Amino acid sequence: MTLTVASWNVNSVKARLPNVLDWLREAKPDVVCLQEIKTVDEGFPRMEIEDLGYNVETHGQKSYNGVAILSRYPIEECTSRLPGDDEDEQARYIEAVIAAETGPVRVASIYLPNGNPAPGPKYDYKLAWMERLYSHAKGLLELEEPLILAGDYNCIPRDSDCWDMAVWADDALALPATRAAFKKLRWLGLTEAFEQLDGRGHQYTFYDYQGGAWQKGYGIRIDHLLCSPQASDALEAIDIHRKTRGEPKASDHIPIVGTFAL
DNA sequence: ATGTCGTGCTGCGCACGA
Repeated sequence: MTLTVASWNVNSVKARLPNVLDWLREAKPDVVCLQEIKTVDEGFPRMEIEDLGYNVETHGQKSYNGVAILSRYPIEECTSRLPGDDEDEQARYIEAVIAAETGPVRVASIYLPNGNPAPGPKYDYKLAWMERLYSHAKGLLELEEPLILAGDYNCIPRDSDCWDMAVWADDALALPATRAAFKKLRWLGLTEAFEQLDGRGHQYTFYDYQGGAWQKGYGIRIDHLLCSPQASDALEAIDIHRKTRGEPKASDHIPIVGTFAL
Protein backbone atom coordinates (compact mmCIF):
# COMPACT_ATOMS: atom_id res chain seq x y z
CA MET A 1 0.00 0.00 0.00
CA THR A 2 1.08 3.55 -0.58
CA LEU A 3 -0.08 6.69 1.15
CA THR A 4 0.40 10.02 -0.59
CA VAL A 5 0.63 13.06 1.68
CA ALA A 6 0.60 16.54 0.15
CA SER A 7 1.16 20.07 1.40
CA TRP A 8 -0.28 23.08 -0.40
CA ASN A 9 -0.57 26.71 0.61
CA VAL A 10 -3.63 27.67 -1.44
CA ASN A 11 -3.77 31.40 -0.60
CA SER A 12 -7.54 31.41 0.06
CA VAL A 13 -9.46 28.17 -0.38
CA LYS A 14 -12.57 30.04 -1.54
CA ALA A 15 -10.78 32.01 -4.26
CA ARG A 16 -8.90 28.81 -5.22
CA LEU A 17 -11.76 26.32 -5.11
CA PRO A 18 -11.79 25.40 -8.85
CA ASN A 19 -8.00 24.92 -8.79
CA VAL A 20 -8.16 22.84 -5.61
CA LEU A 21 -10.98 20.62 -6.89
CA ASP A 22 -9.26 20.09 -10.27
CA TRP A 23 -6.01 19.14 -8.58
CA LEU A 24 -7.69 16.77 -6.10
CA ARG A 25 -9.47 15.02 -8.99
CA GLU A 26 -6.27 14.71 -11.00
CA ALA A 27 -3.62 13.99 -8.34
CA LYS A 28 -5.93 12.02 -6.03
CA PRO A 29 -3.75 12.53 -2.95
CA ASP A 30 -4.73 10.48 0.11
CA VAL A 31 -3.96 13.21 2.63
CA VAL A 32 -3.69 16.95 1.98
CA CYS A 33 -2.40 19.60 4.36
CA LEU A 34 -3.71 23.01 3.31
CA GLN A 35 -2.43 26.38 4.50
CA GLU A 36 -3.71 29.93 4.20
CA ILE A 37 -7.32 28.89 3.74
CA LYS A 38 -8.19 32.49 4.77
CA THR A 39 -11.64 31.64 6.03
CA VAL A 40 -13.42 30.73 9.23
CA ASP A 41 -14.48 27.08 9.57
CA GLU A 42 -18.06 27.86 8.51
CA GLY A 43 -16.82 29.37 5.24
CA PHE A 44 -14.75 26.34 4.22
CA PRO A 45 -16.14 24.62 1.07
CA ARG A 46 -16.60 21.41 3.02
CA MET A 47 -19.30 19.78 0.92
CA GLU A 48 -17.51 20.26 -2.40
CA ILE A 49 -14.41 18.55 -1.01
CA GLU A 50 -16.32 15.85 0.88
CA ASP A 51 -18.04 15.02 -2.41
CA LEU A 52 -14.61 14.00 -3.77
CA GLY A 53 -14.28 11.45 -0.98
CA TYR A 54 -12.38 13.39 1.66
CA ASN A 55 -12.86 13.75 5.38
CA VAL A 56 -12.21 17.35 6.36
CA GLU A 57 -10.81 19.00 9.49
CA THR A 58 -10.27 22.75 9.57
CA HIS A 59 -8.78 25.36 11.86
CA GLY A 60 -9.92 28.57 10.27
CA GLN A 61 -9.54 32.29 10.91
CA LYS A 62 -11.06 35.36 9.33
CA SER A 63 -9.02 36.92 6.49
CA TYR A 64 -5.66 35.51 7.41
CA ASN A 65 -3.92 32.19 8.01
CA GLY A 66 -6.07 29.10 8.55
CA VAL A 67 -5.06 25.46 8.03
CA ALA A 68 -6.87 22.24 7.16
CA ILE A 69 -6.33 18.51 6.73
CA LEU A 70 -8.16 16.44 4.10
CA SER A 71 -8.02 12.64 4.20
CA ARG A 72 -9.46 9.79 2.18
CA TYR A 73 -8.98 7.64 5.29
CA PRO A 74 -10.78 8.25 8.59
CA ILE A 75 -9.39 11.00 10.77
CA GLU A 76 -9.06 9.92 14.37
CA GLU A 77 -7.63 12.40 16.88
CA CYS A 78 -7.49 16.01 15.74
CA THR A 79 -6.06 19.01 17.61
CA SER A 80 -5.57 22.54 16.40
CA ARG A 81 -3.30 24.22 18.84
CA LEU A 82 0.46 24.41 19.00
CA PRO A 83 1.28 24.42 22.72
CA GLY A 84 3.43 27.05 24.35
CA ASP A 85 1.49 30.33 24.04
CA ASP A 86 -2.11 30.61 25.21
CA GLU A 87 -2.25 34.20 23.87
CA ASP A 88 -1.55 33.12 20.28
CA GLU A 89 -4.74 33.64 18.26
CA GLN A 90 -3.29 32.85 14.83
CA ALA A 91 -4.59 29.68 13.15
CA ARG A 92 -1.36 28.11 11.94
CA TYR A 93 -1.40 24.51 13.17
CA ILE A 94 -3.65 21.48 12.94
CA GLU A 95 -2.66 17.90 13.71
CA ALA A 96 -4.54 14.68 13.08
CA VAL A 97 -4.09 10.94 13.24
CA ILE A 98 -4.98 9.25 9.95
CA ALA A 99 -6.24 5.67 10.06
CA ALA A 100 -4.20 4.46 7.08
CA GLU A 101 -4.25 0.86 5.78
CA THR A 102 -1.10 -0.15 7.65
CA GLY A 103 -1.95 1.71 10.85
CA PRO A 104 -2.06 5.21 12.28
CA VAL A 105 -0.10 8.02 10.64
CA ARG A 106 0.18 11.35 12.42
CA VAL A 107 0.07 14.38 10.15
CA ALA A 108 0.26 18.11 10.87
CA SER A 109 -0.51 21.04 8.58
CA ILE A 110 1.83 23.90 9.42
CA TYR A 111 1.72 27.53 8.36
CA LEU A 112 4.86 28.94 9.89
CA PRO A 113 4.90 32.73 10.30
CA ASN A 114 6.48 34.72 7.47
CA GLY A 115 8.40 36.97 9.88
CA ASN A 116 9.00 40.00 7.69
CA PRO A 117 10.10 42.63 8.31
CA ALA A 118 13.14 41.38 10.17
CA PRO A 119 14.24 42.37 12.68
CA GLY A 120 11.03 43.33 14.46
CA PRO A 121 8.09 41.91 16.43
CA LYS A 122 6.91 39.76 13.53
CA TYR A 123 10.32 38.13 13.30
CA ASP A 124 10.38 37.59 17.05
CA TYR A 125 7.00 35.88 16.74
CA LYS A 126 8.35 33.66 13.95
CA LEU A 127 11.35 32.52 15.98
CA ALA A 128 9.21 31.97 19.09
CA TRP A 129 6.77 29.92 17.00
CA MET A 130 9.63 27.79 15.66
CA GLU A 131 10.81 27.18 19.20
CA ARG A 132 7.28 26.07 20.16
CA LEU A 133 7.20 23.75 17.15
CA TYR A 134 10.56 22.33 18.21
CA SER A 135 9.28 21.53 21.70
CA HIS A 136 6.08 19.98 20.37
CA ALA A 137 7.87 17.92 17.71
CA LYS A 138 10.24 16.60 20.35
CA GLY A 139 7.30 15.12 22.24
CA LEU A 140 5.71 13.72 19.07
CA LEU A 141 8.93 11.94 18.09
CA GLU A 142 8.90 10.10 21.41
CA LEU A 143 5.73 8.36 20.22
CA GLU A 144 7.92 6.54 17.66
CA GLU A 145 5.20 6.46 15.02
CA PRO A 146 4.97 7.56 11.39
CA LEU A 147 4.77 11.36 11.61
CA ILE A 148 4.73 13.91 8.81
CA LEU A 149 4.94 17.62 9.61
CA ALA A 150 3.88 19.16 6.32
CA GLY A 151 3.55 22.79 5.49
CA ASP A 152 4.65 26.21 4.45
CA TYR A 153 7.70 26.67 6.68
CA ASN A 154 8.56 30.09 5.25
CA CYS A 155 12.16 28.93 5.36
CA ILE A 156 14.62 28.72 2.45
CA PRO A 157 16.94 26.01 3.82
CA ARG A 158 19.91 26.47 1.46
CA ASP A 159 21.26 29.15 -0.86
CA SER A 160 20.49 26.80 -3.77
CA ASP A 161 16.80 26.79 -2.79
CA CYS A 162 16.30 30.27 -4.24
CA TRP A 163 16.89 31.91 -7.59
CA ASP A 164 19.13 34.69 -6.32
CA MET A 165 20.50 34.60 -2.80
CA ALA A 166 21.52 38.25 -3.03
CA VAL A 167 17.82 39.21 -3.19
CA TRP A 168 16.85 37.03 -0.23
CA ALA A 169 19.87 37.38 2.07
CA ASP A 170 18.21 39.84 4.48
CA ASP A 171 14.74 38.31 4.28
CA ALA A 172 13.09 36.58 7.24
CA LEU A 173 12.80 33.43 5.08
CA ALA A 174 16.56 33.05 4.73
CA LEU A 175 18.20 34.78 7.71
CA PRO A 176 20.75 32.67 9.60
CA ALA A 177 18.51 32.53 12.71
CA THR A 178 15.64 31.15 10.60
CA ARG A 179 17.84 28.49 9.05
CA ALA A 180 19.33 27.64 12.42
CA ALA A 181 15.86 27.12 13.94
CA PHE A 182 14.85 24.93 11.00
CA LYS A 183 18.06 22.93 11.32
CA LYS A 184 17.51 22.54 15.04
CA LEU A 185 14.06 21.11 14.32
CA ARG A 186 15.54 18.59 11.90
CA TRP A 187 18.27 17.64 14.36
CA LEU A 188 15.57 16.21 16.59
CA GLY A 189 15.53 13.38 14.06
CA LEU A 190 13.22 14.69 11.38
CA THR A 191 14.15 14.09 7.75
CA GLU A 192 13.16 16.54 5.07
CA ALA A 193 11.51 14.43 2.35
CA PHE A 194 12.82 16.41 -0.61
CA GLU A 195 16.37 16.34 0.70
CA GLN A 196 16.17 12.56 1.29
CA LEU A 197 15.09 11.56 -2.22
CA ASP A 198 16.04 14.46 -4.47
CA GLY A 199 18.11 17.27 -3.03
CA ARG A 200 18.69 19.16 -6.27
CA GLY A 201 18.93 22.92 -6.09
CA HIS A 202 16.44 25.30 -7.66
CA GLN A 203 13.36 23.07 -7.30
CA TYR A 204 10.90 25.70 -6.18
CA THR A 205 7.52 25.54 -4.44
CA PHE A 206 6.73 29.27 -4.48
CA TYR A 207 6.78 31.94 -7.16
CA ASP A 208 5.71 35.47 -6.26
CA TYR A 209 2.79 36.99 -8.15
CA GLN A 210 4.82 40.14 -8.63
CA GLY A 211 7.23 40.98 -11.39
CA GLY A 212 6.45 37.96 -13.54
CA ALA A 213 8.38 35.69 -11.15
CA TRP A 214 6.82 32.48 -12.53
CA GLN A 215 7.64 33.34 -16.14
CA LYS A 216 11.20 34.32 -15.18
CA GLY A 217 11.79 31.26 -13.00
CA TYR A 218 12.32 33.37 -9.89
CA GLY A 219 11.19 30.92 -7.21
CA ILE A 220 12.04 29.69 -3.74
CA ARG A 221 11.64 26.32 -1.97
CA ILE A 222 9.81 26.89 1.30
CA ASP A 223 7.18 24.12 1.49
CA HIS A 224 8.53 21.03 3.19
CA LEU A 225 7.59 17.59 4.53
CA LEU A 226 9.47 16.72 7.72
CA CYS A 227 9.35 13.02 8.52
CA SER A 228 9.92 10.94 11.64
CA PRO A 229 12.22 7.91 11.15
CA GLN A 230 9.14 5.69 10.78
CA ALA A 231 7.84 7.90 7.96
CA SER A 232 11.25 8.53 6.40
CA ASP A 233 11.91 4.77 6.15
CA ALA A 234 8.66 4.44 4.20
CA LEU A 235 9.26 7.37 1.86
CA GLU A 236 9.26 6.27 -1.80
CA ALA A 237 8.82 9.46 -3.83
CA ILE A 238 8.64 13.22 -3.58
CA ASP A 239 7.07 15.38 -6.28
CA ILE A 240 6.50 19.09 -6.80
CA HIS A 241 3.35 19.55 -8.91
CA ARG A 242 4.58 22.51 -10.94
CA LYS A 243 1.73 22.34 -13.44
CA THR A 244 -0.65 23.94 -10.92
CA ARG A 245 1.37 27.17 -10.92
CA GLY A 246 0.70 27.76 -14.60
CA GLU A 247 -3.09 27.40 -14.33
CA PRO A 248 -5.40 30.42 -14.40
CA LYS A 249 -5.95 31.92 -10.94
CA ALA A 250 -3.10 29.82 -9.52
CA SER A 251 -1.93 29.96 -5.94
CA ASP A 252 1.55 31.43 -5.58
CA HIS A 253 2.55 28.13 -3.90
CA ILE A 254 2.88 24.70 -5.53
CA PRO A 255 1.77 21.40 -3.95
CA ILE A 256 4.55 19.08 -2.75
CA VAL A 257 3.57 15.40 -2.53
CA GLY A 258 5.28 12.57 -0.67
CA THR A 259 4.54 8.91 -1.40
CA PHE A 260 4.95 6.57 1.55
CA ALA A 261 4.79 2.78 1.82
CA LEU A 262 2.26 3.10 4.61
C1' DA B 1 12.21 46.22 -7.70
C1' DT B 2 7.68 45.13 -8.95
C1' DG B 3 3.22 44.34 -15.26
C1' DT B 4 0.48 40.93 -7.97
C1' DC B 5 -3.17 38.84 -5.33
C1' DG B 6 -6.86 38.12 -1.63
C1' DT B 7 -9.45 39.95 2.21
C1' DG B 8 -12.44 43.15 4.52
C1' DC B 9 -13.64 47.64 6.03
C1' DT B 10 -12.12 52.87 6.64
C1' DG B 11 -16.20 50.28 1.66
C1' DC B 12 -16.82 50.69 -4.70
C1' DG B 13 -10.69 52.69 -2.97
C1' DC B 14 -7.69 51.63 0.45
C1' DA B 15 -4.85 49.22 4.10
C1' DC B 16 -2.76 45.13 5.22
C1' DG B 17 -0.33 40.69 4.75
C1' DA B 18 2.30 38.00 1.81
